[in-house]
Amino acid sequence: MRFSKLFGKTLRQAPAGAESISHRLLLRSGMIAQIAAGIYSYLPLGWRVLRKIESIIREEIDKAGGQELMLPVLQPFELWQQSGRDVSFGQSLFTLTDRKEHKLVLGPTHEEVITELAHRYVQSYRDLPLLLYQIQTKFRDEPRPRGGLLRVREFIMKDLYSFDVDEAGLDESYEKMSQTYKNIYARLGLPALIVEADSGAIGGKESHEFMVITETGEDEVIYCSNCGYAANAEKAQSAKARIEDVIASRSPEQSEGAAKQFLPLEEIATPRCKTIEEVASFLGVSTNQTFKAVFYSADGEFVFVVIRGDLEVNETKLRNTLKCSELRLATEGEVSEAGIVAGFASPIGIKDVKIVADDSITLGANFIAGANKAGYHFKNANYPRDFQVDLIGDIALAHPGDNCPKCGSMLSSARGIEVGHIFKLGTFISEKMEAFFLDQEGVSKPIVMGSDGIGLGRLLAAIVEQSHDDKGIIWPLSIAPYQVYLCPLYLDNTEVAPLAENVYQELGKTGVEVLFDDRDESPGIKFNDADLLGIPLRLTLSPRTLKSQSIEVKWRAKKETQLWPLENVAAEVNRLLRKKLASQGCAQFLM
RNA sequence: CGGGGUGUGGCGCAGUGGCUAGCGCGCAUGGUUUGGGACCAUGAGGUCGGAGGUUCGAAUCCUCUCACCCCGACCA
Repeated sequence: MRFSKLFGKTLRQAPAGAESISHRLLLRSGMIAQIAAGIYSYLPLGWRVLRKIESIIREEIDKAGGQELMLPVLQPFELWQQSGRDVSFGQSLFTLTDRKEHKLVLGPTHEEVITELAHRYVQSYRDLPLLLYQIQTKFRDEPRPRGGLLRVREFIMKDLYSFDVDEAGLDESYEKMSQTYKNIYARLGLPALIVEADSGAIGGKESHEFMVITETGEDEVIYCSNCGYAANAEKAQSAKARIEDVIASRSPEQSEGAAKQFLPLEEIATPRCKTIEEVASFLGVSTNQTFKAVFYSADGEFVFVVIRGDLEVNETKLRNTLKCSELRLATEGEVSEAGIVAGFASPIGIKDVKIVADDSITLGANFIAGANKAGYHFKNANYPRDFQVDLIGDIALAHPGDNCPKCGSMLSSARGIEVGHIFKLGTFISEKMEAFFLDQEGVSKPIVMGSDGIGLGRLLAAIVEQSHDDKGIIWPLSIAPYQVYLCPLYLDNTEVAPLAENVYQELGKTGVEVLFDDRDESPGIKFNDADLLGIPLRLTLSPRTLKSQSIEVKWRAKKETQLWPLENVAAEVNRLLRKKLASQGCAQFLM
């Protein structure tokens, strides 16, 4: 490709509003252009990168036995009503109405459509297992698009659906996809960390996300560098320390029976102490000796949440525990309407309110709790002696510094970009969509499904976030828009121009992808553009190199340059690139 | 949806009631240059996001509205 003919311009300054590194660099290098919030065009360079990413994904999935197909973007709204996800997806669904006043959905994902297909074509256990996938545009009306390609409303995604006869089959498909994803990231030169993820309210027993650790990531990953435990903060657990009650510790001989340690409930005045910190410091205890009360509205129902004072509520876990879809903090009005004295509340004596507790309330004894009366708290509150709860489980947020749930070491946290998600769906959707098969005994069973996704644009952005310097992008060879940046200087020189042209032609013949900077620009502009575009290998030809009948060779990622003989340079470069690609497990050339 | 911010040539910005709306980059033409974003000359390009209002006069003041960005909420 001749640079002079290339559509798209490099920009010296990034458009205002582009803040993340990938957004700035992709705009400046002319790879993408924004048309509206969260909606982008791919220009020729960016599109070449995307297509290379796509073909790597396709190759790896095909290798794992996936069959590619193409599902429609336009989907009948009824299909979504059937699965019930018209509600759970809610506002994020793009909907439209056709001329017959028929409601349609712009597909944000394709479980419904694919399961409808499975319903039609899968009748027997002999038809299973199946791995079906597509690479196609998805639409989600995100509340807030951000970060350039990192979070958008229209995006290209590889979505794969697995169909198995049972959980064991699902586990196998899941493991296969997990390995396939690892292969894909390896070929993309992207260090992706696999972490445990929340599987949402619609069931599904297991889910993992692949994260690229970087500052601009939207997700928080909690991990243990000792044993390798890693999870999305939404899902992460931590070992909650048992708090030995002060009094109990004075009488170790009683410690065998927890109930024996329970001291009588006692009301104490705590004037003006509304927060946990105020109460704890007023009474001279640490926050982990207290109960904290937090109030939510879950699908419209008022919920009283109790958790130990040193911990915080993880709303994702709470949502899953409650099996609700809409969850928000209750308003002051709703709290007082429920007859609760904010700041002095506890479940003790509270009636007709749904109470959810974190299991931390059992890890200790004789806590401080609200007396449900302004200005007073209880001493020696104990569960279940003093109150009952409707639900109890782990609903606490894990923090860096907490202990690892697996090995007890200290947990750390980092920010990450989610570049892939594998998900054991189970039978939730197949039951709703009536995708059943007959097993060997002739018994009708729902197909056990999995669903795995990779957002290609986000992947591209994550690679830039992860591989750049202050000059620009540094593309891995496997996905660079071009492999070689041929950079002749002084094109008006009678020797340089024809030799450069010749090298360009020869490289092309060997199948090397070349961006030929045939523009009459100064060296500074050419070098800076080469760096900005991030083409892996730069070949510079100038009167200076011609003095020794040579050409300068430089890797984008490295500082040093070397001079190669001009003779046979095309064959040598071709050999070098193929060797490098092969060492990365990728011998694919995009012609 | 809550909080904050920005809309002025392709991009970045200046311009707080008064002449024909400026500057840098980019673009076009000609010339001199050029190993890390050169220089000179000439030139093209703008209903100042939109609507309404105040005023002799509005990019500038007022009202409404739209778009975009950031933080939060949200994100099977």
